[in-house]
Amino acid sequence: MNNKQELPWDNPRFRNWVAVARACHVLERTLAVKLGPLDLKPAQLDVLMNLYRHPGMSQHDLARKLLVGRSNITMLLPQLEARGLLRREGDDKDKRILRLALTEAGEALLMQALKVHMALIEKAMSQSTAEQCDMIGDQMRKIYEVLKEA
Amino acid sequence: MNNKQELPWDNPRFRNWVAVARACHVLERTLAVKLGPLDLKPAQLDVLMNLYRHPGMSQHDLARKLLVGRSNITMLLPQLEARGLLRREGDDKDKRILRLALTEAGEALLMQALKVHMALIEKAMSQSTAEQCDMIGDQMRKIYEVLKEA
DNA sequence: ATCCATACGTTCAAGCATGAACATAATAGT
DNA sequence: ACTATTATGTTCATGCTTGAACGTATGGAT
Repeated sequence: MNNKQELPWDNPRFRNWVAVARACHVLERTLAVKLGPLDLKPAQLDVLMNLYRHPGMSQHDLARKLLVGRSNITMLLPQLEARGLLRREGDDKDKRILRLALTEAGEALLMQALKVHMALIEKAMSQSTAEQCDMIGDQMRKIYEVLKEA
Repeated sequence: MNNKQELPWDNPRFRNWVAVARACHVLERTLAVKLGPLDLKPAQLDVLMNLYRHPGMSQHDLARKLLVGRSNITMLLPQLEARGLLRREGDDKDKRILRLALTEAGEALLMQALKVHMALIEKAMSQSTAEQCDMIGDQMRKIYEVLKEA
């Protein structure tokens, strides 16, 4: 059974990545629960966050930012628009494009949701030093770059 | 606008966690694509991996390991069982429990899938030193512990 | 022995995400 | 000007995940 040494569980990179995936998974689930009172899903919060930072972006841009299909955005936005959280306005120059922006209500709800999100992340990451935290962020950004075009 | 300083994007922990989530997301999506030829989804691979390491575990145990609902397991297993990848046998002592184990075919397919998974993780983590990688794993395990019971 | 509480697995309806196929608008090549 | 290609957004069928409600089995209390 010498191929046991080849098994992923003996490989530090594998074991450590599994830990990353598990941590992500629980944080996402926990966030979903804590956002319940605001009637917001994590995916919807991601939308609001991106529109806050990049007002006027198109649905296509938003989909790429969120690493999600365009059709997903199409399914997601009408709910938020109906709740008066965002606006969709056609571009003057290019009639294919819908430009997105938060409303006042959307911004207000976002601020509430961010408190929840922020508190959760603080709780999770409070055990790491600032240096460790930054190093983790740096490595993860590298991973993203490596896999993005793969 | 002095509340700008309170915004999460100025907080290193927040920004770095976003990077973690994004890296997780792309790796998961990439894995799904690369597993396509084997006709396996990431969730199914997780099942096979856990059964390999913990043969004889119950569906309830499996659900807890995978951080998913019990009903999810119920929906997931029949497909794999029909493909002859695993067995479900009732426990002798406790007739409520179904004990799970991989078949030969299941183990063989798992080994193929692990090659794919392992290659992807190697590619992603190859830019980190062993020390960085271990540190990341340690921090993530802490996060999991903190959030598990929350 | 009987009843009550708990645990394991299943069923079902609902909500999300996906990818292919489509419709429309813009752009480039001729 | 005309056609072909590309880009943006939508529709639709499919599959995955969830949570609540259910049925059955176990164990403990009286």
